[in-house]
Amino acid sequence: MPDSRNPTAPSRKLDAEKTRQNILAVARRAFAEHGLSGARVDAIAAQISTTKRMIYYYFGSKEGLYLAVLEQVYGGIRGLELTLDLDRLTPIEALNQMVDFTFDYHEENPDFVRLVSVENIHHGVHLRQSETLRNLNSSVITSLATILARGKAAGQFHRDIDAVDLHMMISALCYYRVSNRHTFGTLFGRDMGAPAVRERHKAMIRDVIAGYMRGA
Amino acid sequence: MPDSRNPTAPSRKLDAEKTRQNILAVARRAFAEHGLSGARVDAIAAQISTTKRMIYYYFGSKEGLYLAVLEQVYGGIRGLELTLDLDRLTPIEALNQMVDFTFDYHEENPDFVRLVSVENIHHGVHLRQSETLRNLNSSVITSLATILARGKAAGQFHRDIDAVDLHMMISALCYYRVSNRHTFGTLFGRDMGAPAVRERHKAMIRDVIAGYMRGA
Amino acid sequence: MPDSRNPTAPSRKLDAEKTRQNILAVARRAFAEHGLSGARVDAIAAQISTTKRMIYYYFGSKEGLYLAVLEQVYGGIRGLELTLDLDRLTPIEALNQMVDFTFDYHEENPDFVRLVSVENIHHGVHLRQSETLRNLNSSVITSLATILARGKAAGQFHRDIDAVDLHMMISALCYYRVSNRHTFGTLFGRDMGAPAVRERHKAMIRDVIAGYMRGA
Amino acid sequence: MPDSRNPTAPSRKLDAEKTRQNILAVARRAFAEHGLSGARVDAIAAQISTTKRMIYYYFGSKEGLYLAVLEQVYGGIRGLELTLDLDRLTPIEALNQMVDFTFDYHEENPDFVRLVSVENIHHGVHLRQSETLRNLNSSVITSLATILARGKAAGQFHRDIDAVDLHMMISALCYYRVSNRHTFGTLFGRDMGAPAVRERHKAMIRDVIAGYMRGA
DNA sequence: CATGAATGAGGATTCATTCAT
DNA sequence: AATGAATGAATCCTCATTCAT
Repeated sequence: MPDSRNPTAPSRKLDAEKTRQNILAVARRAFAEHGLSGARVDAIAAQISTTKRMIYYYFGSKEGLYLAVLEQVYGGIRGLELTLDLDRLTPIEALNQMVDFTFDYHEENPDFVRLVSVENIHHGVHLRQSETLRNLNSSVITSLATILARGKAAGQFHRDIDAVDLHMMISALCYYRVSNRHTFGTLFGRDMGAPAVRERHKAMIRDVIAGYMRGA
Repeated sequence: MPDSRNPTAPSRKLDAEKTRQNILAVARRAFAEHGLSGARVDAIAAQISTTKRMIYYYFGSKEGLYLAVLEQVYGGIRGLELTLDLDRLTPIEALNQMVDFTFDYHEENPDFVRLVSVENIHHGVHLRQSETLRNLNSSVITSLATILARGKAAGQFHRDIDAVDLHMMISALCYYRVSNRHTFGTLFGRDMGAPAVRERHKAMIRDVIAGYMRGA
Repeated sequence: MPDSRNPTAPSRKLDAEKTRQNILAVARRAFAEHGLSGARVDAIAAQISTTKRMIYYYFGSKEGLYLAVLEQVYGGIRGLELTLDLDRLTPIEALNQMVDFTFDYHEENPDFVRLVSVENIHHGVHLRQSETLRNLNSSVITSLATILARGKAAGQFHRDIDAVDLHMMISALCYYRVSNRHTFGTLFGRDMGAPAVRERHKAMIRDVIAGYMRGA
Repeated sequence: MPDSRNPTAPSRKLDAEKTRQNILAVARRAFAEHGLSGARVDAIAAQISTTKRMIYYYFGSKEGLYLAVLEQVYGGIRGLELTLDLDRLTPIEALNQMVDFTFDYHEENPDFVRLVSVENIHHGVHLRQSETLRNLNSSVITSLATILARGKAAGQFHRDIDAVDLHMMISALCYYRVSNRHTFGTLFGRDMGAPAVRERHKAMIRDVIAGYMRGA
């Protein structure tokens, strides 16, 4: 007996996934823009094609939705990190590449930066809550560790620095420009988004890091 | 709204100012902890000696209170910056001192860091709104410019770097460790608050900056 | 906000409309009784079967509710005006009928009168705000214009008066007795609600208007 | 022993009265503009030279202030009515004069009209509350009664109408144009304040009333 | 007479969420 | 799997008024 009631059964699943992704995309913007408390479920609902009820259907709660957004954005950068192919480069080149990648990623994904800031305002409780995120051991550290080892072996790097500490410094320099763009920009009258500034900063950070590793 | 035209009326005045400061201190904690949207006026009121009504009497609105907090914390760091006496030190020593000061200030004032993050989530609109804050041209830049000039003249610094850019790098390195303590700490299993880590980072940042200025 | 696109969903719909009407009826009384500022949303809520939240669900704000009330009461009188069948009467009879209708309507709907007074205290801003109300070109004017033309043609009316001006006079005489009942009644010791007074006034107004049209 | 502490003692009283009048004038505007519930004590205070406390000092409460305003405005029209000298005119002329005076007073004192509307929204409770106002037996009635008697005796008036009823009609016609200016003006696209309209209405009302008294 | 500081009580409104179908 | 209607519980804010001097 053919199920004539539901001729679109196969596409159902696809639609469902599409709906989920649609909600997620809108929510990402909303949480990045207004924070967890500042974002409004109603406002998110108003921007999606289906109804508000779907948010609860798919994500259970506002917090559940926020968590899903967090998992998505952290997954995004991790995915990209995996595509880096640094082994064919010299240690210095690889390090510079790493800096460039980090710099560009932050520059191009201010919403990621904002969401990370939001999560830190919340003491990182959601990140800790999510098994997915807790297990997301960023490949960046192993990549950097490899670069460090190769550079040390080649006599090009003279610092005894931990890969995590190095990553922290690179991140800090790339993150701050974006995260604190508004306050820093206003206080010191500098347009952090201007192309000239961006390129100068990129080169500067590259030099700071490379210089440090070479030095001492 | 209270009006401070009358310089006499002694004890009253002091109580009023005390009340104001009391509210401000509680609010600073609340906004640092929960952000602007997340903080609850009622919760702030519950922690102060007078009633909630006073918040509106003194600050007009939740946003007005937040703005006053922002002015207070930015005023705080600026006040301290002015006490630095760097002219008697060599350029390198002065630079190190500057880094140490910045590092310590961020380390000891996580609420300042959190509030700045909050304000950036809000695109810095309140900072721009406040004339006091817009005019707060941090003395840090002139101090750094002086150090840079002296170092250059003495042949100790070989970089053509802008004082603002240098300040950005120092700030970035000192800020990130505190602002992103929770996500970074969780993701990379590192306790950013541990004394050993703190000291290592402090030395590291000092070296990164000094090395960069010396280098090239 | 509720949306009435779905014509099916029977019982729900009726309940929703019933709730809406219930709120509207209670609000009409409240606004007529206390004015826009004087009416209390809480007090209105206390008198309806559902909760206060519904007021905001259906009407958005206190002002939105007031506007809905205004539209309802103006719609009410307009609906009745349309039921008048004056063409079969002589011009004089039609004019008298018009006066009687206006008189009775004001007498029987003091809340309408009060709401119009309230709206005038607010400079008519809400009336102007509502497209529905702005487009409510009362049929009364065309009716009166027809009567005037017929009376003129029949040689029974000798005044060159504008239908709008005539309507204003009729309205003024019928409105004032109700709107200013309290001050006028108190100052001149007259019970404007007494049946004898009412009938005397009705006849008097009829005569004033008819006499004027005939006269000159 | 001369009281050197208070050299301005005599002017004190004058200042006090000036302050009272100042408050009263501001309050009249406020209550006329926003009604009793809509007017804000703070807003009134902000417009007067002395402090808000003075309002309570002189008038006891917001309601007390409103009552004082009411007494003042009703006293104003009463005072003017007394200056009318109608006995030297013919009955018809006197009646026309009465209409003209009433018309002009309403036209020139829209705040009086608004305050009377406000008081009626409040069911005239304050007017009844005030002994001053209860005893304010408007001389208008006796004036009209005299005119009616003279006109009747002279065979010029043929109506058996009560002076109070006649006053009501004159008032209604003059009041409504001002009180309902906004709603009527908007609904029928008529600018009630335009000089041409005003003059036409004035003549019209004169004719309506005179015609009625003559007629039958 | 005069005043700046203070306030209890209540006001409108918004929020994330769930219910009935 | 999906939805439009409904809501309890806060949330920010304002009001007329009084206190201490």
